[in-house]
Amino acid sequence: MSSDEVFEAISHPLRIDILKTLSKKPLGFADLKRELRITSSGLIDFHLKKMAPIVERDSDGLYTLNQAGFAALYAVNVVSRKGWQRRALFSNIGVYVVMNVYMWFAIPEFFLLVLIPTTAWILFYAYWSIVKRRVHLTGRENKDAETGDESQNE
Amino acid sequence: MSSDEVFEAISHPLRIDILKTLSKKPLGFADLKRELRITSSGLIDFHLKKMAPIVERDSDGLYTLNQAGFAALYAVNVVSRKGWQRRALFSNIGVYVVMNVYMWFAIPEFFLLVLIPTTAWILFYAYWSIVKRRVHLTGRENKDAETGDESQNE
DNA sequence: AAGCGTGGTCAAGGAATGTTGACTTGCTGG
DNA sequence: CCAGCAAGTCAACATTCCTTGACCACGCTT
Repeated sequence: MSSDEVFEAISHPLRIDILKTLSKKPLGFADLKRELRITSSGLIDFHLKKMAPIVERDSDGLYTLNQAGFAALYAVNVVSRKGWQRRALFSNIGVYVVMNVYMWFAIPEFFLLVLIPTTAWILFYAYWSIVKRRVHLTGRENKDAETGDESQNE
Repeated sequence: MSSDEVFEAISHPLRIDILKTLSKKPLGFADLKRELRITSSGLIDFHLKKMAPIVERDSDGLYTLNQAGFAALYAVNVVSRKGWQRRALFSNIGVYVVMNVYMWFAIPEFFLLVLIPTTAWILFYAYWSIVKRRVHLTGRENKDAETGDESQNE
């Protein structure tokens, strides 16, 4: 399974629609047509065959995403906006602050015992996120990203 | 900037090579040809034009990735293997264990004051990772992933 | 001045993609 | 038994993709 096969499988607007639709629940052929408001059977057939690397049939014969399919869905969300990485960093910082404030009021004499390791962790995590994963803190690079698509997979 | 444009820009093996090469450093036309061991100028020209949504020229006229380009690179790594998500979860669990063992030996009488909030956090993080982000703990789904490609962007 | 490297553009042609619409097969209710 | 729906398959055709190879303009060097 090489990367370009997976991206080929989602490099068409209709195929991204199919990906998102199947990520909600497995569907049969006619249900998929109805859901996407498409009349041509051949069209669905063609694109489903193109998506072979990421779509399988389940035990009921319904079309469903395989692991690579969910990775692809995930990739679509990554490209749409890298928001959750930023949220993960912020939630880590939030936990760090709450934890240390909590310790300060609960047992101030041992405050440093918590502050030092948590600070080390948060510095490492911020370095990893910002430098290695190129997470931008402002989110301005996502200004023109797609909207109205709060996927459950993020 | 829609998702399928970005995926179209990386749905060919050579374009993924270009993406990875330009992620290391911006390059000129001839340098890019040399780096990829390609003799045909037209071929590079064709694929660079295909990659227009994710490739720009910098102030020196060199080809370089824009934000969408780095998101695409990131997506390539996501599809190749979702490993870092698992490592992030494991590193959080590691910090949780070390932190609590440390507290147990440092100030056992206040052990619970740390155990309770950190446990709440780790349970939330595990739920979020496993259920919402479909991270698999075993890593077996990556057995046939691409190898020999330790990107700096992971 | 002739040759070479850089940084491309462009046309041609075969291969692959995208779409339509006709056709098939199997099942089910009336 | 036959109409109608589900679940596709397939041929045909226009369009797009991919690759090759020829060509061009500019600057530098010998």
